Amino acid sequence: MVTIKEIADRCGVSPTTVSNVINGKAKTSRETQEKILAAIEETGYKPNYVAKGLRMQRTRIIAIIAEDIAQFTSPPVIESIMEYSEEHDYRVTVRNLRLYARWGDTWYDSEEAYHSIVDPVLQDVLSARVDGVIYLAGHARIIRCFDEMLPFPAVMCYAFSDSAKVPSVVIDDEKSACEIVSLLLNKGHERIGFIGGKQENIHTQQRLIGYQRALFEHGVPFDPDLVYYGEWTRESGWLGAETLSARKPSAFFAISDKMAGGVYDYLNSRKIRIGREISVAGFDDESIAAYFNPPLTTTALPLSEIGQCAAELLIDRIEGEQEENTGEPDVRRFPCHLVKRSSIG
Amino acid sequence: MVTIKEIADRCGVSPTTVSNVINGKAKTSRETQEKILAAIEETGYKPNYVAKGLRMQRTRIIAIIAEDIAQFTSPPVIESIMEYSEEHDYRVTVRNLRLYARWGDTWYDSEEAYHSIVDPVLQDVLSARVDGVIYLAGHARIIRCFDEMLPFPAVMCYAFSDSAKVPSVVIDDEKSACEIVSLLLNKGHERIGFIGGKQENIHTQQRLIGYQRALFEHGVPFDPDLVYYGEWTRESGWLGAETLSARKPSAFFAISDKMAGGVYDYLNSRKIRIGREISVAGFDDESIAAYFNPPLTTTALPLSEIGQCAAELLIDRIEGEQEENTGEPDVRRFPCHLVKRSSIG
DNA sequence: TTGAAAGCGCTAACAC
DNA sequence: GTGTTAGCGCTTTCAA
Repeated sequence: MVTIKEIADRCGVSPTTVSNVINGKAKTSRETQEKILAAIEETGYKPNYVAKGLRMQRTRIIAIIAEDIAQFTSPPVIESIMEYSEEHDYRVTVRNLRLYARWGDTWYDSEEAYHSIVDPVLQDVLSARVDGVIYLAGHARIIRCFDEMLPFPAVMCYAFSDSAKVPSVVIDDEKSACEIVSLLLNKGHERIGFIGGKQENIHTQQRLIGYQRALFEHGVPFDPDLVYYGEWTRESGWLGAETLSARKPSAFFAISDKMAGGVYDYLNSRKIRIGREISVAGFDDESIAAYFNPPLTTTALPLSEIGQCAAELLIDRIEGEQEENTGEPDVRRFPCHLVKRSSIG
Repeated sequence: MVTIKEIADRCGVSPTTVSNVINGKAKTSRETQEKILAAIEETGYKPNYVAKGLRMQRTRIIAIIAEDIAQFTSPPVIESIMEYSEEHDYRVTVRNLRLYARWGDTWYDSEEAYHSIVDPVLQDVLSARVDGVIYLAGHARIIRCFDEMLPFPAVMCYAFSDSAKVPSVVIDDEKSACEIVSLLLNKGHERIGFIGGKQENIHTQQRLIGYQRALFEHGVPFDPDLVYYGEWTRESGWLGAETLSARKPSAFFAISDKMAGGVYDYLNSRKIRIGREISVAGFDDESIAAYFNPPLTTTALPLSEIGQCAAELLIDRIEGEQEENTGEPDVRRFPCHLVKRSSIG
């Protein structure tokens, strides 16, 4: 590949001058400038980012460490991080931990197993001398994976960091749940079955609080027997609907669209007409939701907002437009967007 | 960050020796070895890939240039490329052209607009001195985007390259369509409506050939009036079903699950019971398919096989285990996997 | 078994 | 305006 030196020789100038015109640094006479540009064009010279990176001690590369890019939430966040980064002339490298593919939903039990996967990847991005890292979690929780003296800025995406130095960008579960439950309440539903994930899951907890707040704001008493804790699956949605049916709800709020799918399955098996005899609301606005019959009312995760915000926070920090944060961790919450379809009557 | 030189000083040896023990090159006495390893441990030394890349003229980075990572086909392919690459100690960097986000389905009309997006990205991966590139297309067609004298190996994924130097890895549309149509025929369906994309689309053409071959093999005459060309959308599926209904088909083969969704919409609106009065088959096995009511029989895209094959071909070429190909372009085809659900009766 | 020296391609400091 | 020099952190001769 052709180098700056060859261009210099070809034009009878020094490498410095070539470097200067490429980067628009020092002023150069019009004619040398044109000569150099012409030579670059002719030879097909491409600057070598590797050499540049070594010299400048700055690669303009951002690493995304994703817990699992196969999670439906990951690609939109990644896409939006890339978009923002490219606009600001950063490149993105992605590492995939494949945590769910490896261990399903149970892996976060073992700190040791977790670190056996994360740590080498962290070493690796350290070695790649990236300018910053965005950790993209698969679901909300407190994650401690960054060394206290990380040599570059980091941002936690879709989960909470344990350090004041690392800001977190998450969805506003409580507000979003409150909003969709309010929709149900406004339609006259007072007995709303809540179908959640595991009780210790942060999304479940926050959405339940949102649910309770909506009830409270509408003056409807909270009935704990209308709450079902299960798994994050379609099957669990069925079980939840079946279990709560004893309590005669007029609507279900399943906190994921997949679980709502299970609610549909149960209701269909009982020939109960959804959107007429009973209402159902989901959460996530996965692609499946629009294809349910009837289409599912749900709330869309603010995935691109999260990605954009994370990229922005990171690049601000990289470029030093950020004073050191010593107080509380910085947490940015983004609300979901209600998507009204016909599953609520 | 600590460097090899610091380790060397600390241990009273030369940088060469440190480099040797790190990379297991020349033999080193047991004690210097241990001393060095200890120093590395203590100081938290991380090799600098940037410097290494400059010196070795080899970055061990693979670039994926994706036409749109928001296409549902992209993430699984990327995931599998990453998995294979990491196993072979390559890192991957992803560029996203966002072609669909920018221009919907119409962008491939304009070579000029297309190149205004691809070319800078290609320049960029050239500058990054990656060891190889995988181009990940959004849909099958012949793509000419690589310069004839690309300085590194390349592989075309999910589309066809125009060069004998660049192998292509694609799905076997014909075989997969033939298989699913045969399933329909074996269930006794002889009048099968074919709902395709645009007539000039390669997937449409190949799947239609597969459809025709299945008919032929079952001795059923081909009726061109049972073929509908439309768009790659849910709405188009509805239109196709409506149009073809005049010809009294007993089954529909929609060549995407989204279009099958539109077929469902039409049939539901007419109160025609799917899986009983009429059968429907899709294509892709998107996540939506399992949530249709009744669940959709379809065929799963071999996305991880494609990714793995592409990565393998690329790394083989990078490591020079590949003689120069001068004859026909190398095309690898992977068949889909039938997923039987209850939409066929 | 170990070390000295050179150089990958670039930019920054400084001199002219 | 332009050139000289040094050096980013590493590996690779080649010599000891």
